[in-house]
Amino acid sequence: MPLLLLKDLPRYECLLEAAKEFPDLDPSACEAYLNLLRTSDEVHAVIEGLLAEYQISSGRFGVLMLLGRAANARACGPVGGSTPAELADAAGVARATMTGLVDTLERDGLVRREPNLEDRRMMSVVLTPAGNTLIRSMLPKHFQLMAALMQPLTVEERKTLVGLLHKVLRHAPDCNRRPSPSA
Amino acid sequence: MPLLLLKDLPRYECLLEAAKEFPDLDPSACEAYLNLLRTSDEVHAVIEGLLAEYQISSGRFGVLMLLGRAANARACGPVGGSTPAELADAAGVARATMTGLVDTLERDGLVRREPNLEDRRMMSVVLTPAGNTLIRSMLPKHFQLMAALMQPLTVEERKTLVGLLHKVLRHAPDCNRRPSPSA
DNA sequence: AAAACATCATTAGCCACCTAACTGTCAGCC
DNA sequence: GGCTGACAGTTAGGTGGCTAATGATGTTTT
Repeated sequence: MPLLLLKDLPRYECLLEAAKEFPDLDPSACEAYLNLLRTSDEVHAVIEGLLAEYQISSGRFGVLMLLGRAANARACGPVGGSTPAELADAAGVARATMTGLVDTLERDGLVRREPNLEDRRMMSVVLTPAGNTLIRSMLPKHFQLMAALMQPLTVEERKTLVGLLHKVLRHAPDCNRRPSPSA
Repeated sequence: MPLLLLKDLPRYECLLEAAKEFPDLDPSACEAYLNLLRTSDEVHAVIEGLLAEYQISSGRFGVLMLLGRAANARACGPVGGSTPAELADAAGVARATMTGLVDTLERDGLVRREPNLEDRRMMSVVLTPAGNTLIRSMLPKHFQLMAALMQPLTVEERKTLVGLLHKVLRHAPDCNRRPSPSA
């Protein structure tokens, strides 16, 4: 699912050239930014290729994963599934989006909505046996693909990468400052 | 534009735990994979926040950037703009998608379609003055935001990051092998 | 020259994402 | 008891992706 980023990244010398015209352009920052988005886009596309073999989009896969995790976590009692609101929060999408995803998953028989008897505003979403079977059959290939994608990096390099990414991730929200939040 | 990835990444110990159940799960690969997608998602969201102030989606911005670049490159002669096919290729989207993007950009007066006199199948897409003004006014803030996003990394760290990402990027296409390409 | 093929742009229909508005339910308060 | 507000989930409408099919135009082959 392309972010519509430039597919061919500019060479560093071009960035240096462009920096002459745009004093705000920081070549090393720009290069890191472009490579980050480009690489993750490519990785994402590879994963989607695998999921597509199972007729599953990345969004639907995320929901199934969350439900599978919840199914593991219960173990003890007959805890119902997760609510659409919980799923939406965990996945970082709007509730209306989750409604649509659950709609199609339910249509395909992979999940089921169950009313909550205590609070009639709430629903529980649970994996059906078919959904559970599907996700269990996908996981091994999914993990293999992750491993293959990261194979060019040593374990040490992966740690370095995670550390660098984490610095950026933690700091990103600070860049959201609106120009004039009246404060 | 969320990829519907889990918003809260699992802790490393959880990955180790899960690896007991799924022998294919490589914890360090999984961690790197999740952090890569999560971070780029966050960075992308920050950038979209800026673009939204200009009523521009990430897709539309990409098109305007490509056209702006083309406008710079001509310089010498009255070279027409780019064709929709070139734009789609450069942006990595389907041609139909580019048709839709150009539609809305043209509707908003930011680009213009011009017929190609030599080959009547082809169109040229060019920035209008309004489009050019818009993109020129956005670029400085866009560059500032890139710099802010990468501010937590030193120049040295950025080089390291780019190097690691590049290894993954180059290798990613090899992971696309379909199970049985009959070869 | 005519027919077959390739290519460009568009259209139509699907999915996933968003925000905003709506419906039904719960909980508190008069 | 009956308001009022908060909250869960859905619905409605818009945007941007995709694929597949179409129509118009070039190109190649016969």
